[in-house]
Amino acid sequence: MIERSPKQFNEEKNRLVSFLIKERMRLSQGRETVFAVIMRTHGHFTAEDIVKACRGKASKVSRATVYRSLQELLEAGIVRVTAFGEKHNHFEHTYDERLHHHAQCVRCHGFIEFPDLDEDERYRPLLEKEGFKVLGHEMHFYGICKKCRKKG
Amino acid sequence: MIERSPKQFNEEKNRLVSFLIKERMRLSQGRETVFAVIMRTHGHFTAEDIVKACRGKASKVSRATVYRSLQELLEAGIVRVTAFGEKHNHFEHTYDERLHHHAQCVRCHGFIEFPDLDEDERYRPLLEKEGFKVLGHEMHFYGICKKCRKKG
DNA sequence: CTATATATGAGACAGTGTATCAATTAGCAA
DNA sequence: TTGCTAATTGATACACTGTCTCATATATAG
Repeated sequence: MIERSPKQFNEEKNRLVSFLIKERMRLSQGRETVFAVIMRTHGHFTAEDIVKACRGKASKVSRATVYRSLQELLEAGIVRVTAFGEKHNHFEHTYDERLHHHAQCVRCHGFIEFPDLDEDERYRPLLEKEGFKVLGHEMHFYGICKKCRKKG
Repeated sequence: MIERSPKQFNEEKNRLVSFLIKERMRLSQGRETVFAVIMRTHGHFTAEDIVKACRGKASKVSRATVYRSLQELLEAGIVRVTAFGEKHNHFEHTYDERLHHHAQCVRCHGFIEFPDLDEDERYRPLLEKEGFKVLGHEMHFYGICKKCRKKG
């Protein structure tokens, strides 16, 4: 299993701890385990992926806790939500990858990734004026992917 | 119940029929009923909304058919998918409203709408080069909405 | 060390979307 | 009109995801 560099690990952990302190939450065993598992996960993952990955662990973590922790990691800015639309819940790390977007197929729900063209900043002030705290965004295209088009 | 103008109704119906012919599909009773129900629906709606609305009808339509028809209407370009993330399936009409985007709260999953600032066209060629047929897009922001921020 | 607010796990639960397959129906051709 | 054939349908069972409850366990402040 590929590990993150200790530097990255610590940076993200600090981010989590700051968030927890700010929110008056505790660095509990469950949260810590989920965090560790997340940090060993690459690419896109779902909540269920993490649930499964937590099963083999010495310190097991329940489904409920995984879901709760993921929500927190999302709000802490450590993971972001991507590629909505299917059965929900796709996550990926916010760092170590260039910001990119997803174009999702409405048939197979697969998606392709494409880089950010840096055009979105115009929207933010508009949203923040509404009291909406932006955690992230993505330009989400949907359509039919190459493979599904071939299938007819 | 507010009805669409006959003009809009016919335009959309033609669009559907063209799609069906192209795909060698039939204008069956189920599809026609779902289409009619959709056309009397305004704003955002979910698949289940349509399932319910189809129950009272003279010609009932099963859940399975509603889901199948919605998928087709999506591909025909009559409805678009919006505000992903929760338990999936939010739709709205593609016409009669300005193109807009959604900023969704990661806590309550509510969303606010905001107008399109017309910046997305740069992405399309990129996607179409990949063989991805773009049906639509939305700039999807996620974050914490005003109400949830207040709740702490 | 103790008190107490926070976090946890187990399991029940509801909602959403999918798969199957026998029965029905639309469209077409004679 | 009739009959043929492929497309469509409905009923049902199903899997999956995420939420909720609440008794128990645990982290942290003092």
